[in-house]
Amino acid sequence: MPENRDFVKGSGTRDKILKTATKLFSELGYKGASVRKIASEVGIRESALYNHFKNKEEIFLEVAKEIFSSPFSISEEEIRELARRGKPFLQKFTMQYKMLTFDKRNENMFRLLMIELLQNQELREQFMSEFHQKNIKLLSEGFFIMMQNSLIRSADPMIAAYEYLSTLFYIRLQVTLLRFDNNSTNTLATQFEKHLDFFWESIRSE
Amino acid sequence: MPENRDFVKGSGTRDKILKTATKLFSELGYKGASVRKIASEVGIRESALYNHFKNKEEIFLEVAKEIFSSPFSISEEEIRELARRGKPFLQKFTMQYKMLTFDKRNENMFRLLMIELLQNQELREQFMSEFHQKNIKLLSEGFFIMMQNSLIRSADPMIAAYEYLSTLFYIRLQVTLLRFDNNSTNTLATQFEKHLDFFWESIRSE
DNA sequence: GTCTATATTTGGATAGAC
DNA sequence: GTCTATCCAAATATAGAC
Repeated sequence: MPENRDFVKGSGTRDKILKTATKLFSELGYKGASVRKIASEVGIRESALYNHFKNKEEIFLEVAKEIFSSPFSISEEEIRELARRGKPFLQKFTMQYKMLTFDKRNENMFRLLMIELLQNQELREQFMSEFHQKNIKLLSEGFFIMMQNSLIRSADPMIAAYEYLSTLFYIRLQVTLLRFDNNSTNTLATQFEKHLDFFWESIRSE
Repeated sequence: MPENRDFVKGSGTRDKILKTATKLFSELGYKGASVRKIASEVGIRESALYNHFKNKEEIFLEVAKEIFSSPFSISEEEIRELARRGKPFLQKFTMQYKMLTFDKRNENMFRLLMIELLQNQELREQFMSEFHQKNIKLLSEGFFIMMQNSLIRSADPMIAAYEYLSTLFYIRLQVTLLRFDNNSTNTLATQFEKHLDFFWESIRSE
């Protein structure tokens, strides 16, 4: 069996530290998640923790790496194929986004992102490039193809992408906030589908 | 002259503390903005600060109060009047939102909101009710009237409101992030107008 | 209302025994 | 690799003089 780089499934102390740190950082933020709390929850002393990481910052950076490592599994090929059919492209994108939103692991990462977004410049830059621009690019390509095939009305593909993405993000944020307080997300459960339908109705050709 | 409840313009030490605390909380977060830093920047000792506030939490809550106290200045009357004319309603709403986004004081408050959103349950609840639901209600009313007057296509007014608001929020977030790093917001400067136009084109009757 | 001085806690990090 | 013991800095908060 090849070595497992995904620390979630790891069993060593180092992996345990990263797993615990992820949880605590995403609940308490960088400052709130003290080395003491992390070590305690892992079940070791702070000094033992320093055998695995140089300092707290190194733990955080290792954890933060994971935030943007869950890209969509859509190939260029698939984009073109789906976009030529119109709505199925948006459907695929939306459902993948919904899955990420409700996935426990990604939920923690998104929390961490939101908590540290205004405290960490590198995170902001990565948010802009990995979260925003990457998705805008992907969506734009899809919309562009749809326009070429006259499936949707003529418009700036980038604007359409921006409009579509922004609502997905807002839903995700709301879901994250509600789940943080263990509130029901019933009213938001179908919001992704409503968004998809409303938007498609807004942009499809007559 | 009547007493001034708005601590921004106040001149007493208490007001100075609140003003400084607002700035530091919105830049460093709750934990990062220590009582020491606040007192130091105000120009007094920590102990002197405790003559004005019971503790740090009390300062924060006083500051946080302001976050949601900048509602739109649109009366019920005006909503109906503008909505009957269609696009002007959205125009008015959008421009007010844009003004808040670029207003220095509100920018700080929005930063603070984003920083502490996942650290403070009360803030989350207020965000949902004061930020989200209030705007959804206002926009829904407008869309409902437009539909009654056949200015826009038939749809769920709440969904339309959700779609419209979410993009405004996303633009605001991006602007806030860019300005935090002193990056140019040139590309986003016209995003509000683009959103308005795209959306109106999406929903207006043929 | 502000100061100095101080109590107390928490947090990051290291030394050295096992 | 983990432990105990310890150091040091920073943070919240209070007491009492002026």
